Amino acid sequence: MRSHYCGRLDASHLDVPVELAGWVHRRRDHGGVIFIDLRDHSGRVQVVIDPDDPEVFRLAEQVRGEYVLRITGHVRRRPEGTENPDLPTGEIEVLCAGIEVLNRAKTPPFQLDEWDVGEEHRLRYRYVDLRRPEMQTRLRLRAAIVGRIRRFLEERAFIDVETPMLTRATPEGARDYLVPSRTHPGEFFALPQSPQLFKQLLMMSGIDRYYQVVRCFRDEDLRADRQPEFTQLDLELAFVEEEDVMDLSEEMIRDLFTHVLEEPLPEPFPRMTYKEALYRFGSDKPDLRIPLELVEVAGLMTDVDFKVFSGPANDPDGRVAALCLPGGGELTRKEIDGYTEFVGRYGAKGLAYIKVNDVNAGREGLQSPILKFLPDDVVETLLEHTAASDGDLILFGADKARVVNEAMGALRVKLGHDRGLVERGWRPLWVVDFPLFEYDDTTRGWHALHHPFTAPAVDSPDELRTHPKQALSRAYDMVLNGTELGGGSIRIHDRAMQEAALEVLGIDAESARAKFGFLLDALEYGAPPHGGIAFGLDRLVMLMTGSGSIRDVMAFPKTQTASCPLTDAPSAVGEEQLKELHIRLRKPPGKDA
RNA sequence: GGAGCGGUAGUUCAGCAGGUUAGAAUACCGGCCUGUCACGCCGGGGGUCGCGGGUUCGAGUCCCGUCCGCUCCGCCA
Repeated sequence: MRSHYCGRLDASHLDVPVELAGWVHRRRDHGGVIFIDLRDHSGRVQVVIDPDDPEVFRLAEQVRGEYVLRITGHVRRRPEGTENPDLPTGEIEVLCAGIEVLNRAKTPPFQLDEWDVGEEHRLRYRYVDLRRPEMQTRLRLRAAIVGRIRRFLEERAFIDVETPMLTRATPEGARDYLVPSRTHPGEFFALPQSPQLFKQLLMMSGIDRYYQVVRCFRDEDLRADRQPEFTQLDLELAFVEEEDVMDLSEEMIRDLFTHVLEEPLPEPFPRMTYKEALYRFGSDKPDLRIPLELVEVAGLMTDVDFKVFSGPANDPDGRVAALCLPGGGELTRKEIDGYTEFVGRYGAKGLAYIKVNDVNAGREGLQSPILKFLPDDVVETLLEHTAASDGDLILFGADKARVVNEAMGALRVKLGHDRGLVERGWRPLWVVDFPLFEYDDTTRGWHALHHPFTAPAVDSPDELRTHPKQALSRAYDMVLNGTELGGGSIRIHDRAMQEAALEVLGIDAESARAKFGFLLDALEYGAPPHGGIAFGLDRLVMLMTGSGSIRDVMAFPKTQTASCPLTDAPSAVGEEQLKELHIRLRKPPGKDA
């Protein structure tokens, strides 16, 4: 009989002859008996070598490290008193009748059941690391997720269309990975940052429901949730509006959680405007599991004799926000200093606070270095608005609204985790009504919050040109537990509007034609209204597997400097290869090249 | 580009205040044990203390530089 997967063996297989193939997890000798824990992709089972079978016994004695074996034998119940209830196969064992050594193996570079192995080491021997059950589970869940998504979409008439990996460089947005071309001296392809323009062209091609599970590339610095190449689930639909895309995406994600994790998600997902999200949570991807909210107190501070507060309170671009931390009164001075340093990373110049000892005792019940600046009525209203009670700590951020939002928003999340306030469960939401453009002080120009092809919620190109600041976009982000899972929009399908959008972004007609001429042309040949969304598949899998890092849900990820310890990529290339590509290096490569 | 933490045995780590021969656990190798499963007991091998320079009679330890890894800021339309 053909092999059973170890983990699926159980007492129902008693006396069944089996053939197993897998790795030796551990060999133990005890007395005359040899035990081999054999592991394959679905579990472990203990194989017993009977000393009365000298030929098999001799083979078993030679087994070392992670040998790869094929074992024949039959399943039997363990002798009384030797069961191991901690193992799924603890009731049974396989009595070995034959061992075939499929391959010898060195001692593994690290113990597979040891958790805290250095990550670089794991990546260097990734093929060994991936044998660990935790990694197996993640990769398998990832595959199940993709499978479920494909099925969901295909049942709804979506078709999978591949788009080029070698495409045009786009100077906007992230840095491109460039690919030189042998046949075009001095010219470069770029790897796609996203298939955005191609999928829009497909809408004009009569592919009215497109999807793709597609690799995207961005040459930017890495984070725990960011890799230079990552996978997007990309969707686009023709003849749709916001509701259509949002309803469908929502249903898809719900379907996924229901069938893969057996966890229900709310129906429908709550929606929140960008403005409200920033106002209440200081973030456009609020983690709703954390029961803390920012409270706007600028109105109270306009006349206080404390410039740190009154300045921003009177600045139209300023913000003064309070965050009441229940039970935060017990924080030590050192801890508060730690949080002050934390908000400093986001540009906040300080972190004012008030300890609320006795909320009914007025000023006497409070403790704070800034108390002396605040008149009684302000203090009273403040306590009211923050709903502070005894033992709480009220923290303040006062600066430009952008700084306050970033600092206090991040602080809210950090406090939520540090203080164990994060509620269990899944809290998805849609964030909508984003501004179309954002003013960039350094470049002194507008840039697209989403991307330049997002439809504005305005009626005419002229309106867009004259009031770029007011324009909202027809974009929507799906947020889950503080992570942006996906974002999309209704796109511009009118050439004049597209030109106006590019114009606001400072791309004049000539360069618009040079960079996006093909899109502008296409818009003139019957572009239907269309829109879509793209999900970060890796982040989705990260959340669903509870992984702390995107690297844990990718088989072969890169390190923080975007290199691969396994293959040692990237690497220098020979002079011949460079010459063919018409490339001369500015500096000669170092001696390790 | 910037900030923080780390780099010592195959692995995970300890290492005082600068002072003989750098330790532990685990893994590995040998022996013992007739039911182990974090087995147990006895024994053994194993180190470029990331790299380079400096201070010092003497550096794993202090200083400077550098490389690598991780977290974060900037960046990620």
